[in-house]
Amino acid sequence: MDERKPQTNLTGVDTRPLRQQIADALQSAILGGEMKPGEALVETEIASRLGVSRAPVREALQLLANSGLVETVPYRGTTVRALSPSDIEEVYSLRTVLETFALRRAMARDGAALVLELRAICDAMALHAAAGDWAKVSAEDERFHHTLIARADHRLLDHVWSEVHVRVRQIMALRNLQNDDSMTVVYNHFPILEAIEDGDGETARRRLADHIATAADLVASSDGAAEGAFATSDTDSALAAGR
Amino acid sequence: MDERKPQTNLTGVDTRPLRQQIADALQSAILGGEMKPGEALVETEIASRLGVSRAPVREALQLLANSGLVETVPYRGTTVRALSPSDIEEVYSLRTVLETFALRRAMARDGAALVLELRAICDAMALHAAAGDWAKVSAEDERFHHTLIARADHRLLDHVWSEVHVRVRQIMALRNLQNDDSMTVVYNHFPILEAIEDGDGETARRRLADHIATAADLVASSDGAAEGAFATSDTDSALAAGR
DNA sequence: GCCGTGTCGATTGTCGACAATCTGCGCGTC
DNA sequence: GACGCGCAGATTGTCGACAATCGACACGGC
Repeated sequence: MDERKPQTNLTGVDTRPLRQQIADALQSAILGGEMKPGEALVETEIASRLGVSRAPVREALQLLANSGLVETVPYRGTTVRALSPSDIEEVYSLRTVLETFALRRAMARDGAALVLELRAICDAMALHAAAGDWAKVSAEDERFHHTLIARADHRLLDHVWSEVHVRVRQIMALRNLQNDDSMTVVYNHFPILEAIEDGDGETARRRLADHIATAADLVASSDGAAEGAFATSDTDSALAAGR
Repeated sequence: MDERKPQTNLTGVDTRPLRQQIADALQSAILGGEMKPGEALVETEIASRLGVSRAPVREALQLLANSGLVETVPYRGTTVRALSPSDIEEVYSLRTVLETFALRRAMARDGAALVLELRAICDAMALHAAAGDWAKVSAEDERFHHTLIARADHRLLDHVWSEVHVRVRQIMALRNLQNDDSMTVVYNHFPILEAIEDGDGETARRRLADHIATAADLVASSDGAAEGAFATSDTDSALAAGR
């Protein structure tokens, strides 16, 4: 979201507050599939494992709770939020609403600039897809959608969308999609771009909505397994032991 | 949001975590206009004034920061968030998007039930308007819009809308509207309701959007004065009385 | 056997104290 | 006089310890 770029080559220690670093670490652990839904996040354990006190851990957990990744109940603890089918439906339906709104607004503001950016992203995406580099394809896909939001020039929308997008990433982390499925999604971007270039907002929004719906269907029909393998206790004392 | 009802007459002490009580107190102080935008919220001061430690105060401030009421910058402190004209535009435009989405969804789910609830609210609103009780009118207005959201049966939407709605309340707290202006807004609800009853979603959504736009225009053109008077430290324990 | 009570272990909630960081001001140097 | 330096003061960030709460289990009375 807001990263400060190093001016020279020496990276400098992160001067960011501990809560932020902890929150990032926990978030990537959850999004990376290292923690399964329902798993307990015990403050003392995280603190001692990271070599810090409980205070910043608590604040980090509160951050994650606000973005909906974990759930905290007073005096009972915080757990990784589980995803019900209705959760998935909610995330994708709201995402559709937000992104079509952003698209309408971005086109109204500066359609040409939007097209320029999206074109570059789509080209890069096609390139990486041809090379079979799905990680980079995914990254470009994310950039595509974030560009829509950013170009809407709407800070509040950006904030809300980020929250929803975290949930999208959580969902994708729990589902293992087939690459050839993703392929069809990738090529959905071009028709959207063409409609934008034609200035046909109505069509562009409809195609965008279909695109997101397709992704949602793909996710819904994929197996939500992703269990085992690299789930809980890898080496010695994973956070998980407890449950 | 989630209140537990007492079973007998004895009210029972607040067993809610302190952070929640503190956050509520601060929020109503901000929304009540007792703290002006830009004003600093000093942790030690709040803590000593409320007779608690800094820890729960910090967590309460973090809660408020997430809802966008205050802004925290590391090592610099937290201040009441100021409202720029673009902020107002953003809040109302996003609110329009969310509520029209909710309306579409609520009608699709159970239009009859929606009509029933909204009808009762509108009637009550008209009654209070006739009696000149603007506080109750405002409360019914809020219920009207929240009913739209609740009937959409979409928890994530509810969560996001709540965040936006807090901002709406902050905006309204800073602007002193004329009652006769509000009057026109009040009667805007009926055409919306009628369109819903007719099952004409398209018209209902358009009227809802217009209704919100009207409210936004009213706010934008009103004077953003509301300054001074009882801004910072009036007597001694203003915050303390909170709850 | 069932219900209410007491106790225990685990975890979170809260506290007071210390450390790190930012801002503003005064001082000396050029 | 302008610039850089360093020193305070204020405020937030972090820490370790203590208190409060919850769930589960065992115990005793009926």
